[in-house]
Amino acid sequence: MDQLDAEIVRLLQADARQSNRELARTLGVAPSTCLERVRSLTRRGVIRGYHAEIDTAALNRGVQALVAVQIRPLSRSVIDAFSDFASALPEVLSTFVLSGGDDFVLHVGVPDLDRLHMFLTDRLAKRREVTGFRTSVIFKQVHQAVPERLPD
Amino acid sequence: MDQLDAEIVRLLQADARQSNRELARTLGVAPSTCLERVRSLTRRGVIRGYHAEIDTAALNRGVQALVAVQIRPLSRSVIDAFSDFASALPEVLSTFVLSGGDDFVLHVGVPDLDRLHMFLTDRLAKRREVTGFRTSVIFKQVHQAVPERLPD
DNA sequence: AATGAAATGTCTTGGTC
DNA sequence: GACCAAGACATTTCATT
Repeated sequence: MDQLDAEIVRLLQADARQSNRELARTLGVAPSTCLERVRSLTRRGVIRGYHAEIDTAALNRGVQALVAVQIRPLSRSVIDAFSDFASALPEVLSTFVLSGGDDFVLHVGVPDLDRLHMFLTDRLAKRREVTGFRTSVIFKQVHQAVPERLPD
Repeated sequence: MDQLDAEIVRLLQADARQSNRELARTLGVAPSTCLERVRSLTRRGVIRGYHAEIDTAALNRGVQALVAVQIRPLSRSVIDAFSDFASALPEVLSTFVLSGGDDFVLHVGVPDLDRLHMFLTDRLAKRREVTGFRTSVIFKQVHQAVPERLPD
């Protein structure tokens, strides 16, 4: 990860569909050099994929929430099973397994508040290991589009 | 948003760098048709951008946490000011403004636990409007790579 | 709206420094 | 590693249906 690699990563985070030529022009290197760098970054697992960012409303997920979930007992097998269960639910965008706390946090996206309520009562509350949850509707989310590499 | 649009969105979520030709072949339409659809989706704001997914360790953010923050007073101006402040911090990947609750949740990524501690004490605790926060280190995060469109 | 075909531009390889 | 050049391939425009 020299500075050229870091720059490539930054530019592809901002716009994953720019051509290899454009990338090379911006960086002041030959296209073939740039291409080989990108391949190497991909081989090494630094670049994990390329994804289109889609408007949440178009995905019918205009209502989003964070749901902090408590489960018991906190054994490895119960934690793993709940993690798998939650991650497979279509409403769940992201599952955070938290150490230190006793909790999961689920980032949920649904069409409307009705569907949020249905999710909580029909999906979550029915699991025997779930002993409680707190739901916070997301009023606004500000996403950092291009997380920079932090200095050591 | 007919079915062809939905399919395009789904495929570009999974792989934003596939060529327009490949997209068209998969969908069974002409490349020019496919291109025009993608442009229309972009014009309408359905496709908001294309981003490379980068390994968190390579960005020096091997340690991540969710920080639930309480602020007072809960006036519009104080909320907006804190939202702007938090979102501009390099350690903050995402800022959730929560209605219903009285809280923000910050998704934070830092190189190590020392830097997490520094962030909490030097950045957050120094703000006068911050009356408290709870930090949960993220043990694991399972991200849904391709959030499907939910039925109405 | 969708298509085919042509011009324009890009990707990618292999040889060279 | 980085670069150049050239053939293979993709993008994009536009006239047509």
